[in-house]
Amino acid sequence: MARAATTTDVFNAIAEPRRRELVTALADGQPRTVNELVERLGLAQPTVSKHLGVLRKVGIVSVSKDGQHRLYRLNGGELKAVYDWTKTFENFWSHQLSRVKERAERLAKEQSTKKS
Amino acid sequence: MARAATTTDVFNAIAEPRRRELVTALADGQPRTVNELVERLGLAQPTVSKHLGVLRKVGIVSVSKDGQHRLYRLNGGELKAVYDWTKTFENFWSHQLSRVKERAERLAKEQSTKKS
DNA sequence: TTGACATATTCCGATATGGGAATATACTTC
DNA sequence: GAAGTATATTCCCATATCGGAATATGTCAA
Repeated sequence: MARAATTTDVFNAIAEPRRRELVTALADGQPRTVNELVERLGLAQPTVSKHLGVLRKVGIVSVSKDGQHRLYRLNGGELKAVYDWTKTFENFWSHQLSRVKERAERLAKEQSTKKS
Repeated sequence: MARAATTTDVFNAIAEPRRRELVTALADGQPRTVNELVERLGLAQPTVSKHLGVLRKVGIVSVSKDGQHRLYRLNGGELKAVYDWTKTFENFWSHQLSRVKERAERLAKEQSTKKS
């Protein structure tokens, strides 16, 4: 088995930095044209189209036709899965470092209590 | 150019589901042995060692020797980067859907105001 | 030392990537 | 319909992957 397809997952899709830039460029909720994104990121048009294709397949962006343009719009809700997963580890950074150790020690004590 | 190395980035490192499972298995802050993780995830030992290697290179986990065992411990703070990035898009899901449209429309109005 | 256990590393093969170049498709305007 | 613009698709290549199998390394215990 090789590496999972970039279109498998939101996690895989946003692993690529240019794709993250694209998402960021759409962060204000306003739809953008492929060419606008090309200029914004300074990449070749086919490159942008391909990256948008990945984001589209995963559902992070959606397209609508507007004459000879395509309007790409961010579907930010798809990123919630990643947010939720990382939020699980919030205690590792939010309540000072000591808090992490504290928690680990408390859990360790609970463990040994159960055992005895 | 091919796909970026999994060890390039936290984003790349956590794109792989087994790696996310490993991180989750260490979420309580307690260090674990490779074998404990092998049993926990039901994967082959070399597979686990390799995945842990990736997580280690990126800094998500750290190791310490304990006799013939290695204790892997989560370095959850490394996930903050991902958390922070996704948090940027919070408005897409936290304040009802309507809020997103509202925001987009408001920004659009500001734009057209500037233009006129 | 020998053997058992814990972990890491190497080699392999099938697979998907991302960029560049070229080309196809589609719409618009003349 | 022809030319021009916007976007998507295809082909190619160098590269890195993940898992499996085999093996290496390191540590403990007798």
